Amino acid sequence: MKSGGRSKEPPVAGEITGKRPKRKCLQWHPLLSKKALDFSEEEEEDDEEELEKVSVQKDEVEEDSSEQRARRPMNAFLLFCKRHRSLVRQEHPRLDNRGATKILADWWAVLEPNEKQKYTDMAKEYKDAFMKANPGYKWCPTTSKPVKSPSYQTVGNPRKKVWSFSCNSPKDSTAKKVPKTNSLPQLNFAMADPTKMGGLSMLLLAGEHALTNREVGACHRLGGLIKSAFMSPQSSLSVAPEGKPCKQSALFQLAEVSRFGFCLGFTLNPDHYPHMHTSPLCPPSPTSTSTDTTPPQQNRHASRVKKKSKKKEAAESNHSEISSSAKQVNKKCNHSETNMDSIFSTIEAVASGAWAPTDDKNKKRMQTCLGNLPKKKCKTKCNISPAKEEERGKESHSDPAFELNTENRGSRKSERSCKGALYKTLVSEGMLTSLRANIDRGKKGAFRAFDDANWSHESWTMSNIGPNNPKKLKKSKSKDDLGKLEEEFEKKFNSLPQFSPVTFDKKGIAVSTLIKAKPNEKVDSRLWNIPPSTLQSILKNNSSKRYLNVWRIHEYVQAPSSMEMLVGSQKRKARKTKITHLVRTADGSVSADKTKDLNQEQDKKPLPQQNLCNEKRCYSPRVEEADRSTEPKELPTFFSLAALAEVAAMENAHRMCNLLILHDTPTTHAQQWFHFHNIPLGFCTQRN
DNA sequence: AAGAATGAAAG
DNA sequence: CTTTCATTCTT
Repeated sequence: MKSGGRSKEPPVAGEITGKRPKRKCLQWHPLLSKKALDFSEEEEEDDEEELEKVSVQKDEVEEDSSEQRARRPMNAFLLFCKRHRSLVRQEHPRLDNRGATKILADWWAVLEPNEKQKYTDMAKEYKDAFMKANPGYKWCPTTSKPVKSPSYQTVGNPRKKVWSFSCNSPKDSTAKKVPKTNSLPQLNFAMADPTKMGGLSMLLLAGEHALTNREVGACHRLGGLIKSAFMSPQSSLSVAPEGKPCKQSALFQLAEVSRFGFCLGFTLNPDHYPHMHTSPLCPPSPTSTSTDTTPPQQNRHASRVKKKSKKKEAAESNHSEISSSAKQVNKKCNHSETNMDSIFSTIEAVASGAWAPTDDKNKKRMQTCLGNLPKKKCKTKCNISPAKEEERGKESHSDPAFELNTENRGSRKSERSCKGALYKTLVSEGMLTSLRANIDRGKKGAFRAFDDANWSHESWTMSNIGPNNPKKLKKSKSKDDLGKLEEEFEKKFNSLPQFSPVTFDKKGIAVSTLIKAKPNEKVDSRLWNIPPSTLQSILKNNSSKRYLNVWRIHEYVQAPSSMEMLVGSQKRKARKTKITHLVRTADGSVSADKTKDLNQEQDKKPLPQQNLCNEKRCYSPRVEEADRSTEPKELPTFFSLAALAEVAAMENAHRMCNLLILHDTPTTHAQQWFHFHNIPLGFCTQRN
């Protein structure tokens, strides 16, 4: 069904539409512009030359779209996100990623310029380095490229996804000069030819050897692979046998690969190595499932041409739970990997600090977990029969037994969730920063657990080459340099300040005043009484910041009813600079440190008004729902609706009051609100 | 593949 | 002004 592909347009039309061809982009890495970062390099000269040459050419060649394009450098905010997302997720385990992003945005918004400085600086540096490495780089590739190389149009055949890990970096466009443009030095893993994979496959196979403990062993292998990639002479393996060596590129690829968990399919599925030549990540299955299952890593590297029609956004406003659940039922089970699942559970256990590999008891526990896994949706065998697969697909995903550490990590039931966990905890930066966060904050010995497992150590040092591991990377000189570069970069990134959530809570409250909008701004007072849903639709068609401000107040003041309206997209509708985020304050109080306490308090005595501004409602209605289901906070039955409404009104008034009080001069909006609700402004002064 | 955010760059 | 696309990863 997904065979439609990458674009909403029919495949045929796809090529003719003026749309920019989908491009494969690889994350640009400062490694690729060592010069720019003024790191020392000696024997890299040629590479450098090559580099410049190529980048120049790149413009002219301009190339078939199959050519990968360097990805944009991250801006300050993105760096910030990258650095803090794990923190957010840690604080709000049940929050989905979007919610996390929102929070991150809020955090970012309250940071002061000087606090952002490090990030903006690095972003700039990052960008400068990038531009140096990619002179003439265009943010938006020229749209005038009618030429569509079929090579990247793998759409028609999802099964053979092309992992075009060519000598990717833009500079590698030298590869184009090589006769075989079409058979570019790309690594097509789907059709991987061991001979072509050369050293890489050797590497992978090398990692295969024999570690008895499968889970830990797999981890070892991963680490070992990465390590050997940097240490062994083989690591200079060239992906493009004939073309330019691209040694660096190969290394880079491997780094990328390991970084994004690309290799996991191999390393964690030794059982399927035999099939590697056909489909390393997922042995072909007779069912359709194998055709469109896409490893997350693939997603990462897949080009992201996002044709987003904004029109669509209106239509999509309500994602019905029904359809989503239906989707879940229909969801095909990935050829997931047993070992992977084992890792998942291990991760879960470790993340909760409950597992220490040396502890027999915990080993047992892990085994238990593993024993349970087969029943869950998450675990699927690669070689599982189609029938079973289907059966599994229908399986309820709400098996409580599977929820390993719901409290700590949120409910991870679905396979996808597991993969998400894998991302977060295992491969991606998320894990590293998360662990780091744990260290920084002196929290539970998650890291120690990982370290004991002797896994994270390797992967950690992989991206974070610690000074304590001098021996690493000693092999080849270039590798050494690369290691240094990597180290430098990682260091830089990791040295970016990581703000504690508490910081933002305080800040948030400090600025939890409401609007920056001009005091004299006119607002149609009728808006105040418009049902949120209506207002929402109005706002959707009106990007005026004025309305947005109204919206914000609505959202804040009318918390109880705002839940349903939060369903829709809350995409930015006005310049963020014009809006001060309304930060959660459970009761509108100004106290800074109360945030945490309030939550606890809430648990103790769930008074109605305390539900009015549940922290979570600000971010995700879904979450809210989840909370309700797990811990139903039922209202006392003796509260009539009228009484509740009254309470709510007063609550709102109080909160509105706070807002007024926090301002030297009451905002027009607030005044209007009071006026509309026939509440004398004196109410505030009295109260104070 | 959409989406949640900010921001740089380009159309 | 509007679009695109960098980040993450869940749905």
